Amino acid sequence: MGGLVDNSRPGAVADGSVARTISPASKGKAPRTARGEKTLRKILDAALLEFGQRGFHDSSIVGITSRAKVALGTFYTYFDSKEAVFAALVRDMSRQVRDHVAPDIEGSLDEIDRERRALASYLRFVFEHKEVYRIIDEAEFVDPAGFRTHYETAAARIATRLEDAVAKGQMRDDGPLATEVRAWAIMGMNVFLGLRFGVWGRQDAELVATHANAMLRKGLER
Amino acid sequence: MGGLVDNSRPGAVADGSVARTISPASKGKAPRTARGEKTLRKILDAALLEFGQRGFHDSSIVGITSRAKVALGTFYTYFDSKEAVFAALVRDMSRQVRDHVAPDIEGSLDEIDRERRALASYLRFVFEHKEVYRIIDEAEFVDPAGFRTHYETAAARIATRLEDAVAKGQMRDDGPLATEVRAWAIMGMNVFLGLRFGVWGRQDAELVATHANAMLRKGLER
DNA sequence: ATGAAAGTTGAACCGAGTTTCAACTTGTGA
DNA sequence: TCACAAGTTGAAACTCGGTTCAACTTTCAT
Repeated sequence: MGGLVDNSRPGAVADGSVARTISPASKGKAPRTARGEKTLRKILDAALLEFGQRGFHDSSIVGITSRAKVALGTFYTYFDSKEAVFAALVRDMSRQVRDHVAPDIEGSLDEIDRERRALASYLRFVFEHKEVYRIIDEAEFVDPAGFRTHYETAAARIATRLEDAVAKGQMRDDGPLATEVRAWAIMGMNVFLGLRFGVWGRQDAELVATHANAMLRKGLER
Repeated sequence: MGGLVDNSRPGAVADGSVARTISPASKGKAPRTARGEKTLRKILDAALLEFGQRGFHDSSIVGITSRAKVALGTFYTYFDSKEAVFAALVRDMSRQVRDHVAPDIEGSLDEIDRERRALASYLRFVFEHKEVYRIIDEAEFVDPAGFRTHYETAAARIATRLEDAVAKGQMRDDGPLATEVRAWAIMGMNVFLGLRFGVWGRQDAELVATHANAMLRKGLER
């Protein structure tokens, strides 16, 4: 799918003067030493595995902390709850998908071809990170706000690319509603192709993306 | 909210000889009297509301039985577990979506127009039954087999229609993989347009379906 | 009318998993 | 070196909701 979240993150300021660093941890629970930083990372990595394999409901804090090889109580040094660590993960995964796709769509032949590349890149990512797919999907129920943000920003990115295509005279312009419909349609297409050919089965990403893109470009009519 | 769940199953053969009654209840827990039938219906209707509003995790058996105005223990007369009633609901919802769309796509202008009607019908359904959308989505985690069956059969139906279109010379034929890619792409498109314009916001179903279908038919290229 | 089968009831049982907390260890700046 | 802050530990408290079950009521075929 398209790149995601264009959040030019306001936290990553060099001097760290004002900006609240958007830490993966819960509010007021950011680590203050290198040791803490390392422990937090261990917990996040473990949580990704745990949630990805067992789903939110069947996952447990014990499952996370034992994978991370830290004590149960340590978890609460960095997160307020099971939901909180899940939400942190969603933000993180959302960014990862975007960061994976972004470089792969540079230097495309034209704007529609850009969508082909985005899809192929997304399919490869999904195949290698099925857990990520699962976590973002499950966010619909565990972290609805994060879920919505993820997809709305993803759709917005696609819409921007479509507007580019119109501006360059490569795409028909049928008004703003058409653009939004197209963006969501493309996103849904990508997600489901990811499910079918990335999570459940496997097919050459280029091939699938090429077929899908041909449909997008020329339509189905003979 | 009666009526959403229709238990009048074919297969409820009087002599019960062979026919496996595809009952909404768990194995060996089908009601045997009119009273039981009625109670089961109340529980299913209540479960739809409960799960639809609160999601699987936050729903409780007590929540279901109190909505249904039956005692807690009665639930276990018809279902083995919380998961079992959810799975029953998924099967039921899956059938409802199909039954809602089917009559609406009769007598379409051509095969591609059929897809436009299917989408419009689906969008109307989602808008009126957001709970259903939610339950099917959540099935990915609660009842993975039911989830997969739902989408695989839906994709198969679309693929069949596409093959029809090819047979009638209304669509380009690019081989079986292309057909499957197209089917899943169309399905994903529909689902996400349902999320965006049915669950989260509202837009005229015909308008959205028309935009999406134009893209499908002619492609994006100018 | 009658008894067996079907259905209903809800208190109590029970396990599982989240969260707390006070003692303990490690790291660091003065 | 010392003292204080940061981080770690895991047993135990606590909560909550799924599931069981034996007594009770209703239905229905004979």
